[in-house]
Amino acid sequence: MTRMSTATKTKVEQSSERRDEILAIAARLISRRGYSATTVRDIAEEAGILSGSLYHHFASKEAMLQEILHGFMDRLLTRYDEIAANATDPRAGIDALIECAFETIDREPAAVGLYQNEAAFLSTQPGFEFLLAESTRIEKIWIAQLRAGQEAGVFRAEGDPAVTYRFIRDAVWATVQWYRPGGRHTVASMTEQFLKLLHDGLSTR
Amino acid sequence: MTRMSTATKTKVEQSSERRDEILAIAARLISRRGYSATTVRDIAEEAGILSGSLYHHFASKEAMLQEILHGFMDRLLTRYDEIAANATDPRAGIDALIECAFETIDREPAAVGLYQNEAAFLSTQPGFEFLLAESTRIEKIWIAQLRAGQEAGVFRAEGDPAVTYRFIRDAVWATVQWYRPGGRHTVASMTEQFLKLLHDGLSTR
Amino acid sequence: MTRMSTATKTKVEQSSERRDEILAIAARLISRRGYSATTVRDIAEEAGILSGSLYHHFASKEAMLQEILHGFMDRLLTRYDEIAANATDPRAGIDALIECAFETIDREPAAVGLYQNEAAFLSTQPGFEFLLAESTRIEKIWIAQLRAGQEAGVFRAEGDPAVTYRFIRDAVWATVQWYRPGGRHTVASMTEQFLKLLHDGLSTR
Amino acid sequence: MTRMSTATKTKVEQSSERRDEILAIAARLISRRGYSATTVRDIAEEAGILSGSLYHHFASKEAMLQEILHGFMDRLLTRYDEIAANATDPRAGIDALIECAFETIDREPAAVGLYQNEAAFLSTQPGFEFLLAESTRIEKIWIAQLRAGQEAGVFRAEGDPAVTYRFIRDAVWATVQWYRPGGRHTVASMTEQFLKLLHDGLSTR
DNA sequence: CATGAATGAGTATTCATTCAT
DNA sequence: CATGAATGAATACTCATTCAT
Repeated sequence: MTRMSTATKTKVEQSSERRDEILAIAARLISRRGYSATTVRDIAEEAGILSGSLYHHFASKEAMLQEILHGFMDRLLTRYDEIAANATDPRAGIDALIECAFETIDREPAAVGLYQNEAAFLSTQPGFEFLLAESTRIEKIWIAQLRAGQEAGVFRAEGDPAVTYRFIRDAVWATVQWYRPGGRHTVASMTEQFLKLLHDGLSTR
Repeated sequence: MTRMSTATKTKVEQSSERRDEILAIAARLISRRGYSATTVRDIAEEAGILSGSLYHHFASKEAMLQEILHGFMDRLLTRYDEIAANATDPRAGIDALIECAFETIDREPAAVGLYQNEAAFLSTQPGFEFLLAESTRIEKIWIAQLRAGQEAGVFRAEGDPAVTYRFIRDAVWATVQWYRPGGRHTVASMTEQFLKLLHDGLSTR
Repeated sequence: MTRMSTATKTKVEQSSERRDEILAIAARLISRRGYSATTVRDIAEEAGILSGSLYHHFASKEAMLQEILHGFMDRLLTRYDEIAANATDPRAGIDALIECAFETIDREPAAVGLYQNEAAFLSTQPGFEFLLAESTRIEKIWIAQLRAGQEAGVFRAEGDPAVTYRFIRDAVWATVQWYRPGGRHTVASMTEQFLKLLHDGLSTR
Repeated sequence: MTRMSTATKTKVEQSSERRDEILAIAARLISRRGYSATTVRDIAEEAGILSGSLYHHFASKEAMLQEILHGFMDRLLTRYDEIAANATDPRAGIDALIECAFETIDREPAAVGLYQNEAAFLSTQPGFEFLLAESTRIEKIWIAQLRAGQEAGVFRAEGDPAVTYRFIRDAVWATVQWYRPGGRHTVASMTEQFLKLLHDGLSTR
């Protein structure tokens, strides 16, 4: 992973429609083939320009990746914060977080898929420290709801909330790999089936 | 270092200890950085030889990847087949499949991690058709157990077994990203906590 | 430096001056050392750029070779067709074909030399089928003249025209190995001496 | 072209059946694909051994090439010397040289083909000075016969014998590319047709 | 804003050769 | 004599990036 040149860093801020279009293309391609396997030429081609012209919009390939991920996590955290602030009880809170995740998968599958494939490695790389910071904040929001539910007696007391959180998180986010908007499943049906399984369990009593 | 099971030892490429060592190194590196981002030089260096010398053992970088994945899936399918054949009832069957998955994560985390990151894209690539074929066979084994449980009345009837399978599969396999053998959690504790959550659900009644 | 005839300028790859320059350099080097022994670095160095920069102009080393050979054969066939169409009698036709060959050797010795050394093997390789196709068309043009001459009684009837053609062809083209423009011999003197030997024979009567 | 190691040069002399077999294989492959394009592994494979084992017989790939070419030219020169010594008159001398060439093509087509493709470039390379030396001796033998024929009045006086020699030489040797022993043509028929064309010419009078 | 030519560092792969066994 | 593992230098090719136009 190459280091960013500081000289061109001021570009990052000037948002425009063209930039967003290109970022969406980049996210889509990277989510499919992976960051290393996606070339700057692939992205440019899809955008209908030459690869060199991309550098008029972005300082580097890595800068595009950062912008995609930062935007994605910021939006997600904003929604999660809102949910946590408005949650009337832990059960409703958890359900809302889960529904929000499914909605996010539906709304921006490319960013979700990209995050899933690349985040683990990237969070150890310079320039991507924000990934760890923001995912830790997210984890705290979830665990707070889980712990509150345990204390309120609505969630079982036995499980380690951190582990429970990860089971939930991974089961939900991973659906981006097979859930296709407009297909057999909808956000509502996915959410419903997941919540039923999560809360009531697989087994009858 | 993983050794190949005798079941798959009949491959065209006769396995030697050196080959297995190199494959284990390759699997470890690729599972961390991704296939494209892992260079044959990285692998060779870790094996203590020059990159060109790898080609004495393997035809190509891609051939290494195929061998790792094929070996992994073959071993897994063998175990799953055995479990399905010996399962006394659906509940025991599902539990054994889950335990087997956690054991596999414990035994060969590199192959599991690699599979998770790369399989989705690779299965569309020529030379990796076996990925789809074998994962379909695996899916069938799981769904058969789930459906049998529904019919026997021990599993809730509402959920689509295919969807339930995917929730379970992703939650379990994804633990390879954070489960560390020798750490706080063990195969037994992970299995136990997951089974409890899965069967009884998160909520109290 | 050879320039492409307008007849072949309608290729997919739009020719630019830079491309033509590089192709001429490549043809020269390959004609001397052979295709395998000529590296893309050799070609790039001679062109004053780095080897990687060649790929801005050409898809591969092989693509350069194809373009050189295709261009050469197209130009040659065009001239031969014209000669055959305008030939007043077989003797004049054969003489014009021979003169044309010597002129071609004089005008583009690199392409001729390259063709001579590589065509035999290349014509069996995928992507070079046009070599066989075009050389067959050329052979037909020559043999038609030879046969017409035999029938008209101006050429001896004994010889197999196909064999005679090959004797002529090889004697003429091979001169590219030792004929040097600007040296002792000229196109005119070479043509003259060859025609005399061919038509009247070596022996006095 | 790498330089030969003097340390292993003593090997060159110990001839054996196995060596000759391998040299024949090498000559065949190199005559088809060219020296650079023929790998030492290709040769070894065809000989049924591993590439490293070749170095038990030969000091290097280049040493094999030298031995093939040296042997070929030595044999040819020996025959030519004999012919020149026994020639009763120039016409018989030239005819015998030509017949000898066709016989050589028939007997060792691989060496002839190899020589034709590689000699021009190789003769400028260190270690292959003998090519120029021997081919010059050969040229002298031919030219002597041609000049003697001119002086005796049996060959036309107009042509430059050096040029005539080259026309003959190239037409004859090049037949190795298309003459197939056991096919339509024989050494005798090729010789006959060539001699008729050469001496009497193509045109009737 | 975009092009097109170029860079320079890197990538996978090849190959002649060596050498301990 | 032959193997098999390794070397080291070279090979074709890729790719993020730069920059004059």
